[in-house]
Amino acid sequence: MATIDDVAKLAGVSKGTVSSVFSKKRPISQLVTARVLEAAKELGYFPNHVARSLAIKKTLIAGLKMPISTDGGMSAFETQMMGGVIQTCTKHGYRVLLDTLPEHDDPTQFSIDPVDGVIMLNPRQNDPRIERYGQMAIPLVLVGRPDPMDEAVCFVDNNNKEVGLQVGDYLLGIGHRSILFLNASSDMTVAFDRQSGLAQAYERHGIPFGEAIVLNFSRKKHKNMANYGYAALLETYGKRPFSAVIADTDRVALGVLRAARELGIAVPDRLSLVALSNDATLAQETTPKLTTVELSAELLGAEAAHILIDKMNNIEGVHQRIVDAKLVIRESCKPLA
Amino acid sequence: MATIDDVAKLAGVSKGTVSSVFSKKRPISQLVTARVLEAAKELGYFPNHVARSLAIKKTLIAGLKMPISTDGGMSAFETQMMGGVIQTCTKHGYRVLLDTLPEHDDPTQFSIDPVDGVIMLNPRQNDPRIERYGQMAIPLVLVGRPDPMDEAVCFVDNNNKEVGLQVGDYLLGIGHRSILFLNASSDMTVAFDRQSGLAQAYERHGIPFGEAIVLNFSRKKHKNMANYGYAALLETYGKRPFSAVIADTDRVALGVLRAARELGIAVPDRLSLVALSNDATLAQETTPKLTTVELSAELLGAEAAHILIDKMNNIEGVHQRIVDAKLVIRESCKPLA
DNA sequence: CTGAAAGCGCTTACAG
DNA sequence: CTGAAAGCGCTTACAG
Repeated sequence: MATIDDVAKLAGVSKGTVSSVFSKKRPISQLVTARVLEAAKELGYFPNHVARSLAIKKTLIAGLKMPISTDGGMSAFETQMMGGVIQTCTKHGYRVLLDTLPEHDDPTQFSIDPVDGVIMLNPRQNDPRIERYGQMAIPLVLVGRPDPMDEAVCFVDNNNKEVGLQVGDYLLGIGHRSILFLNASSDMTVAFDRQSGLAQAYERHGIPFGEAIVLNFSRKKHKNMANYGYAALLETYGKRPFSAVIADTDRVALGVLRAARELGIAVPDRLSLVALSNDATLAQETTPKLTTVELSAELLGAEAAHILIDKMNNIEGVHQRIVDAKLVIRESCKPLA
Repeated sequence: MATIDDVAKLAGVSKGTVSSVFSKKRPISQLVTARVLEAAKELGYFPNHVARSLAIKKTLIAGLKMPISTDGGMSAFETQMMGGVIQTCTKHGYRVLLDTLPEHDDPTQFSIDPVDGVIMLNPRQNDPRIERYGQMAIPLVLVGRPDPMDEAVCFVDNNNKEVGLQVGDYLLGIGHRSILFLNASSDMTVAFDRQSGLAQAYERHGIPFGEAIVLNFSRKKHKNMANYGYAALLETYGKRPFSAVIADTDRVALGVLRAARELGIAVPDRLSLVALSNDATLAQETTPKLTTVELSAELLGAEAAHILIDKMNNIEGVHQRIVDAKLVIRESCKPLA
């Protein structure tokens, strides 16, 4: 590959001048510009991003850390939130470097990534990476709250407790008492927050939370989300009473729907169903259409990117953001007679 | 941030030695290693990826160019194929830098990305980028065949003509004559290839291809894939006769299914449906379960990554790969009485 | 408007 | 096993 030196030589100018022609950081005369551009074209020269990054100490790349399981799948939530990140970064001139867990734990292997900042999805409990980015002085924004909560770190999250409360309030309000809650994996803050919201709804309605049945997704037990919903309904139905189901995602709801059809349970006539959803278009293609909670994954990603971009440019401001999820009532719930 | 110089000074060694401790490229005594590591820890030193990349002329990053529309959505196919790329790259020590179209067309703005190679999804007709990567001497692998076909470029693709042929053969073989083909957008090579395969099936069965009705997805007309299927069925049914539908993706099939329910058309009794699918789990959650074509998007991505990794390491070998799609028969088709 | 030179933080022959 | 020095390909004050 031709370098800036080659071009400078061929055009008969200094490399500072060539640099300026491409970066436009200082004015270069038309004549010289033309000569440089021609030389560049002749040599097939393109500026080297890496060298430039080293010199200016910026890469214009944002890192995105996803907890992608080795089996490769990515949920609709992850996909959409990634879409939000990419779109916002692109709009502001940043690229996105994707990374998946787990990082090796050999401290010798760490290096400062070629990024100006990092967005990290679903931090673990006491995630050591949070502190490490601090040490490296790399701006960090979480998607999902830190656990334990730490006001000093930037993050975006849904109001998950509110989600649990709202859905519970809705179902209890139309007469249900016994609800099967197919919750997320128990080690996630979302699962904890939503369950405590649901408990609060029960309390508010003066019903013991013991009336609810809470299950958790487990990667070991369930081969995928739809399967989780399907199996959970088959295993629980008849053994314990419930008249409504809250499904963690719409894939889970799809499984519930299929199991209900096989069991001959009409939804919503004999069983109400709400999905803490992540795929608005999918929810409208089922029969009945699903009552869901709009999590706004894409917005979450976009907000995270905005905050990160501010931080990378040393712009002060609010560096935390709760995106309100809201209940979208469609056809899958009915008052309990 | 501390640099290698700081560490060298504090540990009382040369920076070459510090470098070797971290890279392990030449042996360093235990004693010195310990001293260096301690100094590094004290200073909070982490090697700088960018500087290293410049020195070794490698970034260990693969670029992934996705044609993501500005409205942000990513199809299941794209998601899965991305998953395949990421997984394979990660396994081989590469990171993935994501990029979306369109690139600006100001030649002054191009720079050599900080990548060792590029995977590009859905190249356009006569895509100028193909040549440009050639100039830059950056290894390139396409997902989707080049248009026009060019044996010199590396790519992975489904055997799309075969897909059309196989599905057509299946439907015509069980007695259908008139098929509604809800094809992809007309400017895509997949759409062209699949349609010509379907035409060949008609020919093979001695039925004029005019009996088929071919529609194309259009970003302007349809707000999403499910909507395309839904609207297409509503608009076409009754006006022109057909007893089977081939839907471009399972989202399209979902829309068809919903429209059929609304029209009171039983699937598969009165209408057969096959999806050129991209989401195997989804297809199993509908009623009836969808007969689909397994495109193996993830495998396609993984294969592209493998080829790219070979090229980046100058390994000779086959640099083209057709991934066979195969028909998975479930419950959504029935012989025409 | 342009040039000469130092610097960004690493790696790697070369020498010992 | 370790050091001194040149080099990777840019940018950027400083000087004119």
